[in-house]
Amino acid sequence: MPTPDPARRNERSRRAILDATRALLDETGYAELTVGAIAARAGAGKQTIYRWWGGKSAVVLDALFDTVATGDVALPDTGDLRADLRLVVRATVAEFADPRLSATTRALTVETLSDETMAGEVRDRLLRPQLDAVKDRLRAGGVPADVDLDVAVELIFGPIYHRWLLRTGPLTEDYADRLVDLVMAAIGDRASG
Amino acid sequence: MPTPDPARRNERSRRAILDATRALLDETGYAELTVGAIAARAGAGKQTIYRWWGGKSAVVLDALFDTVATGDVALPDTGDLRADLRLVVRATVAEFADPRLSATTRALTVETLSDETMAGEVRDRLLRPQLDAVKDRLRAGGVPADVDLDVAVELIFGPIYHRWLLRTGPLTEDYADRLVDLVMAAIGDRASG
Amino acid sequence: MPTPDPARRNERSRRAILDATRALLDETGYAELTVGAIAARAGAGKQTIYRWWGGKSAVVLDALFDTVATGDVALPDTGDLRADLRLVVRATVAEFADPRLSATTRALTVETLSDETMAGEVRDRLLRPQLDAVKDRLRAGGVPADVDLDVAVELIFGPIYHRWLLRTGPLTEDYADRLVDLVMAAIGDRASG
Amino acid sequence: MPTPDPARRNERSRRAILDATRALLDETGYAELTVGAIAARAGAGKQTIYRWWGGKSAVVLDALFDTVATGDVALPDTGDLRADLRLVVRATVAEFADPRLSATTRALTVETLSDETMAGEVRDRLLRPQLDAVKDRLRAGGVPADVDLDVAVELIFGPIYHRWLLRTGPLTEDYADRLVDLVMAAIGDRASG
DNA sequence: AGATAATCGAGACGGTACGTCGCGTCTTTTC
DNA sequence: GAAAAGACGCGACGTACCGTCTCGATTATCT
Repeated sequence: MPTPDPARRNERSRRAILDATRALLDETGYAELTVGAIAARAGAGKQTIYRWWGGKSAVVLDALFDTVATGDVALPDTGDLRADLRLVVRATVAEFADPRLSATTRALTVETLSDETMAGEVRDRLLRPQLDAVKDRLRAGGVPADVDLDVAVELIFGPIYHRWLLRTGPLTEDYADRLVDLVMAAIGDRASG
Repeated sequence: MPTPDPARRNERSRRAILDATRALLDETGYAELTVGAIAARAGAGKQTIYRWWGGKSAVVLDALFDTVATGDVALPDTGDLRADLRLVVRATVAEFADPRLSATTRALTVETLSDETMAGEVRDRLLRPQLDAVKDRLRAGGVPADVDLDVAVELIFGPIYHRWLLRTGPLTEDYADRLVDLVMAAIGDRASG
Repeated sequence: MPTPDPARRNERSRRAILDATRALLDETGYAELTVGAIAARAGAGKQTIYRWWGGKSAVVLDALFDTVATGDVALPDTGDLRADLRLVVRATVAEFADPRLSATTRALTVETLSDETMAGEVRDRLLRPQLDAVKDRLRAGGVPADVDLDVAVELIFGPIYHRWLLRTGPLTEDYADRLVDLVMAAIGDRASG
Repeated sequence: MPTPDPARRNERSRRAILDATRALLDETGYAELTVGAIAARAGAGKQTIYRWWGGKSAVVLDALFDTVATGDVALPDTGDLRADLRLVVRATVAEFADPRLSATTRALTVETLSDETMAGEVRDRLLRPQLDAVKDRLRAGGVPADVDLDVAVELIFGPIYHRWLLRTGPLTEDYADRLVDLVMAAIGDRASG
């Protein structure tokens, strides 16, 4: 029976492993992280990690979900769409600009590139909520009906990803604002809220 | 530890190593690729690889430059900016959608993510020419002066990258066209050519 | 940690565990045998094994006693000591030569070698009866008083063990007879019975 | 190519590994010995051990050969066969009686029991020389032609092994002498040398 | 007969050693 | 002196068992 029973899972271990993972990520970074070190730090056996996760990347992913999962992702609706977008775009840009967060995200993206399942997890559990939140705000903002909102949302985040990934330019607040202006124009800036 | 003398370098080995690298990349993918396997396949010694390259990623990068670094990247200028953009965006989307070509891009992106200096190489030697070509076309197309062309170019390629990376939606011709429409609106579609 | 109550012991489990042990010994050999496998095969929990036995070796020992501990070991006394010895030595040699029976002996010997207290059990409960039977026959056979019978008995079985253990020669009927002849000479073959 | 080239073997590593093995055997005993510990102590990689030996038992065996291999095994020939045998039998008995040596020999015998190849090595490289030496001395001692010398030699060592293995009695000097007396009677003690 | 308590099957757990894999260096021999 | 070949020290990997533990579900005695 190579399929363990989730009902009998030890919650204390699970927590200890995720906590240890986050701690080690902060201390040493993703590349230096090893499954053995996580287990040792968590006071767990390696087998316990391999029983419930696929390996290092899966644990890290879970640890990050765990961190992020708290918190409301809904965007504010002040009535001023441009201002609201500026807020979220500036925040996103800042997050990508932070080298600490960036390192782990980068590593996870590598996994994403080579593991289809992983890509799905990242997309659905980490990204989708945020994308949907922006999508909702756009809809509420009176964007013309002929604009494909899915494409529109990616028009916002795509360039940031691209710039971060390929380091084609600085990730500054000024950049964020310019981007918002272009996006507003794209979706018809007569929209007001 | 004396720095090796490039003049005495064996061209035959160099070629064999790069060819082997590409072949193995196709067959097994980047993650499974090992320096030992490249050496064995190339009929080379591992030391020869470490003498002339920094390691796996440097060889891969070189092998990919070697493949790609041909061809003219200038965009056509038919006078119809929207039509010209459609051409290039459709082509790009198709390239990302093709699993075969996608594999190479994937490998490159992995490199980019893992190594700062590699990122620079990829950006400057591979990406920049294409981005600049589009930028030139935009400038020639009469885009208003207040539009930051660097941001504009990324407004085109960012979403494609994003969608490809995170599989948030299909990479179809229809998608390409919608994207172009949004971008045209963003940069002020009164522009004509 | 309360000492378990033997009165409440489940006989069905005990049997199933011993049976499973013997079956697995036959199928895979002692070295490959694991407590987990015994438990699984017996439909028992591992704890049940550790509750009643000290571990793998204790279970194996018990399982083997269980198999062997039947039958009369007394030697015949036809009046012809040489003939009687031939009988028992030929039988012993045949037993060691038989790969099937040999497997069990092998397992037992492994136990004996690994654990002091096990060695005592094997010696006293399994071996001693047979050695004593031969010793009795020798005494009745009129062996001179100055011959140490314990040493004499081992003069018979020692060489067989040695040859079996180290494969220094064939275990044939002819060998058995030669051995008996030497032993008879050693203990003074004027003895008649 | 899973077959390493012995010509390229590093003698320094070989020595360090065998030395470390013997040192650890002395310090901790066979059961507590691990391949990882040997490698660490020898300043070698585990792979180097697995490359040249089959595992722990093979290394230990080799380490013991290495210790024993020095030294002449020929028996003295004083003209008095009984006296000469007493010497060698007393020495053998003393060796088996020593708990330190005994532990390792015991462990190796376990391996011998389950590994045919190993049994051959032990027999041919460790035992045979000694057995042959005794055999030669017997032949020179004028043992009657009708005595099978192979059987005779095992008549000496078999009982010792048996007693050691199964702990059926003490391994003392007195025992050694009694054994020699019986053996001398068996092979016809009119023999003089 | 119902309450009480220990045993039972099952298997997750912390741990240790395993044997393998790949890295980047070092050594030997050949060209 | 570069190159082919591959052994080497190292260290992480993912697996196998160990012996302990926790969890209901079953007995099996004792009120």
